[in-house]
Amino acid sequence: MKESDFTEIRSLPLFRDMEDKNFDLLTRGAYVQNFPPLIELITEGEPSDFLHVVIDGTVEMFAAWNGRETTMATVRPLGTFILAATIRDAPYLMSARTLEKARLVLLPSEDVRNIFETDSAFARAVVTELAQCYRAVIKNTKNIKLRTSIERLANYLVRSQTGAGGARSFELDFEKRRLASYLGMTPENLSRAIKALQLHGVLIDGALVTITNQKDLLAIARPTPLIDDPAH
Amino acid sequence: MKESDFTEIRSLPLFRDMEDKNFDLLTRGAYVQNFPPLIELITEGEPSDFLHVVIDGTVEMFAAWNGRETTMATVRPLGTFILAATIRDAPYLMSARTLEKARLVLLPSEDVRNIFETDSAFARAVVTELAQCYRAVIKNTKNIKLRTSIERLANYLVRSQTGAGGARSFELDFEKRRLASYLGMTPENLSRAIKALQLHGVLIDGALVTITNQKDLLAIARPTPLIDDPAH
DNA sequence: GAATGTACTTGATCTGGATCAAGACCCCCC
DNA sequence: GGGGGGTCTTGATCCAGATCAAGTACATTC
Repeated sequence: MKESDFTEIRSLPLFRDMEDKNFDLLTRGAYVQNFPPLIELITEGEPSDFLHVVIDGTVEMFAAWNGRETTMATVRPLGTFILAATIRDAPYLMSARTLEKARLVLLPSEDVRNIFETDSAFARAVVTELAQCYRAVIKNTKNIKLRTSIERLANYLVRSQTGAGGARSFELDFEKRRLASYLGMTPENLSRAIKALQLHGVLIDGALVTITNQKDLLAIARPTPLIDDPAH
Repeated sequence: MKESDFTEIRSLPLFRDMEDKNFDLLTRGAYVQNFPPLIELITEGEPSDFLHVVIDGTVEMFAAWNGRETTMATVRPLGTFILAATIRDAPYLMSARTLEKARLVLLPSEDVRNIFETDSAFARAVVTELAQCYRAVIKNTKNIKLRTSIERLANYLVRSQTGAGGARSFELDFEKRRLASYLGMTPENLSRAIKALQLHGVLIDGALVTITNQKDLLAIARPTPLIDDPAH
């Protein structure tokens, strides 16, 4: 592992507070790998051999059933997956594929579990992370069950804008068809929803989003921290 | 707290392994309360003052936005809510109401957090529980995004049958309108879905479910442990 | 610069599920 | 036994979103 990767990972909340010797132990068994785009990294149902850390690039988490497929989440640097499966020593519930060239660190699940048992600072960090993930999925469920597709898109844009520092213009950070799947709609309907939002203060040209009327957008989005604030 | 409540709670995986003195500490500050039906116990957005344990009765977890409401989960004895909010000291993401007369134990969140910091056996139990909850919500998301309402009902019935020990006949354990909300559909459409399943090996009369043709039901449900097995 | 491929958009149509409106059933109470 | 208040069911209609079928835009390659 490169020294810079090493320090980057160490700075993550999940690994920040663990003992040095345990971090050494963890990284000693680790693999760093570069992947081309559209490689399936893990497949749902498989045993969870590694905790994955994304150092560079974008990874899509997705799930399939009976010939249908849906995007569950997108992981960017420095994010991890899949912690819950690793801790429980249970099969993955989602598959993961690279969307662009990506660089990952793979930490053997067994090492993670062993250190989790002995390093209480790490155990606490795991809890914090899991609680956060859990709450994120709950928010996602509320988003899907309580909102129409246009409302979901409107709120996604509000959140993106916040993430982009509140700028009036910003870029969509992934393909529209994946965004559509993530928002639980078809690409066709995403196109239509985008058009519909022109009447509500949003102009989207290619990947460029411009908020022309913040108030109108908020009026239709009605964001709430109980669904839309990731830190909440 | 009654002695029997005390031992029941102690036997929960979450509290089973913690130190005696910490369990005493936790229960010393606890309240035991009986509630009538349809009382709102907690409201989403409020700070998480207590970790709740259901000793008796049924509690519905639900969420609302913009005038709409949906059932998120049902908690029965001996189940707990809401652990993640308690641990993160964050606001509740869901509301809870009693469906029948219910008996709850309320453990002050601050005590839970304090003991969590010092009792590593408890911390590990919290992680296991959280990981399990997290995976349950992921399964739920897959269920909603990947299945039609009839498929969701069919799988719910398969799971219920398993829960009822595999009997050919069993009772639905809650009201149809709540089941409908939980499954993400309206009561009217649940009725129609029930009728539609008559062609696929299921007869439902009132709350009594009879599986007339297991094979037909499974053919339409196509259950997978990656969505339908709670222990997986 | 033409050809090809891919994402995206647009329009037409279809369908799952929601909504609206009654009616059936059921339980509890007087 | 006869209300009265629920839940549940049924039918008619409506609507959001999916699907199907072309098209456009734009990039890549030869």
